[in-house]
Amino acid sequence: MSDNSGNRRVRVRFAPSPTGPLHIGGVRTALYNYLFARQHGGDFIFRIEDTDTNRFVPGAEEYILESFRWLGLKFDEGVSFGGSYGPYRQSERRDIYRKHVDMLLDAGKAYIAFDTPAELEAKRNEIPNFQYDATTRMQMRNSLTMPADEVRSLVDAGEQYVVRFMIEPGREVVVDDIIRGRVVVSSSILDDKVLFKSADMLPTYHLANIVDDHLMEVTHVIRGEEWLPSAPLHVLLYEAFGWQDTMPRFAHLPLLLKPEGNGKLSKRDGDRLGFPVFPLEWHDPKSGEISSGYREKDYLPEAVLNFLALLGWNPGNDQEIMSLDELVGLFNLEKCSKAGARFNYQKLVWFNHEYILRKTDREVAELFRPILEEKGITASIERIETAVSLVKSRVNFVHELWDNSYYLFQAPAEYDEKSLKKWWKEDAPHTTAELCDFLESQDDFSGAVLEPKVMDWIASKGYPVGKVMNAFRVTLVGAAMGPQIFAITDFLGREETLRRARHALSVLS
RNA sequence: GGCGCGCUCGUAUAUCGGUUAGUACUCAAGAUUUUCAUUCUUGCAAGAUGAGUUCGACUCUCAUGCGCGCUACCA
Repeated sequence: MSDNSGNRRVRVRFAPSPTGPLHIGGVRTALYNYLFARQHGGDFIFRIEDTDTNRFVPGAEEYILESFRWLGLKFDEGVSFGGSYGPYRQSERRDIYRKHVDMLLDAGKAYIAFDTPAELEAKRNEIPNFQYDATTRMQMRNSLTMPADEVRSLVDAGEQYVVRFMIEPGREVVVDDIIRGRVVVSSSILDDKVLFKSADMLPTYHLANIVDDHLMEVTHVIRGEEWLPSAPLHVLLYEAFGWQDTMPRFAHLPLLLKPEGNGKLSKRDGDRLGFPVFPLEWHDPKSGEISSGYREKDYLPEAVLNFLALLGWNPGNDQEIMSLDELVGLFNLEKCSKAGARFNYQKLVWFNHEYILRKTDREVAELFRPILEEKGITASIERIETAVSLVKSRVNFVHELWDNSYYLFQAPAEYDEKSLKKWWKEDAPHTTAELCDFLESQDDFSGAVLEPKVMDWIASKGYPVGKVMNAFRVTLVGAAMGPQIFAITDFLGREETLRRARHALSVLS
């Protein structure tokens, strides 16, 4: 009874407006829809809601598509994917909307209104809290107050008008939300929403949304909380069309909030605190402004997805690292939280670190290779793999591998002053020179072989291990950093190790 | 202003009437280490407030406060 779609194939949609780059909150909404669809073996539809011609931004649609390709979220049907419920772009569905608007008009559930924006503006100034509804509609210029033939002649003459939904006051409208439970609103506080504009012969969101969801047999509407206030209107629309039996179930997701301070997450927060709020870098075609994206900032898509999944939902236990497939299995709309979630990007950085650790050295090496090439370094994938294995636990991002391993690929051009001050003093040059002579006598530089030999040698000399080794490290690395020293000599090999040590000796002595 | 939604450590959250209120991130301290990091251990830190229901409330109800959202011929 509460789930009137129980027998139908689950179908959900993500339906953005192509008004700019996809916001990270939109990504989360899409993710939840995706998880829900996959879990129920249903369909995930991509619809474009471009009914506002004024806000249309060229390139936005392709940007959104590319974002999902990067994230690995696949649609089953929709714009660019095909399907038998198309077209999936609302601007291509004019006839469908016109037909449905007429249905409401004929049934007396909607009416034509000629009030101009200027007239409405004047009305709002004149009457505080003016609302176009049952209490005011009879004072306005519409088909309710004007003779039918006058309405017809005005329309025929090309006079601009809108079609408004006639809300019957005094009703308790119930929205049965999966996350929030029963939300009841009085229809008296709703206004006669504009459903259709003659100016561009396009519907507004509300009408297009209901008609499309119905025609596309959408079973669950999973969307942001900002839509909750208009959900009663949508319920009323389903009723007006006589579609209440197949009305989708609603689930209104909590909003994504700023990391600090009040309000919902905005692009500004990202700029201010240094993290992107868009999946991909966005070049605004109008202003030329460039906004950073997660992909370009070197975040792994699986880390972004995992982090987003946990913003407003959790599996009910302490598990945090979950693959997309695991999420599909565990996800549950009923377990979504109701309160807005602050966007804690520090945790996202941690997720990125964890995902790098969980990838094989080979996989990370493949990601690191282009960065090395950019630095003018060519090395075999096996070499890179080894380097990665040595330092990957230190980084949060793939690009940080460079700062932590450049010395493996090129001899130090300079020596860190602090490290020098601490380790290159007194007899450091002397012991290092001696160590070089000893190494000269060694053929096998594999770490496992060389280490005990060097340690024995140091012991036989009676030198303090730390002093000798750290001075040696500085000659190889250029600073007091990096992994275990014999892992480094192993990587560098006999020749390169000795060359670096000798060079440092000549430069620093 | 109206309507709606929300409120557990700084953050994300667990708890579905009975717990020393758990976990993770962040931060701090200690241990480990021939460097830097990693790692490990420990620590800091929470039920907005006030009533009510109940043997018992973080959990249910109401009020207050605060926050957020919506209130367009935008979505």
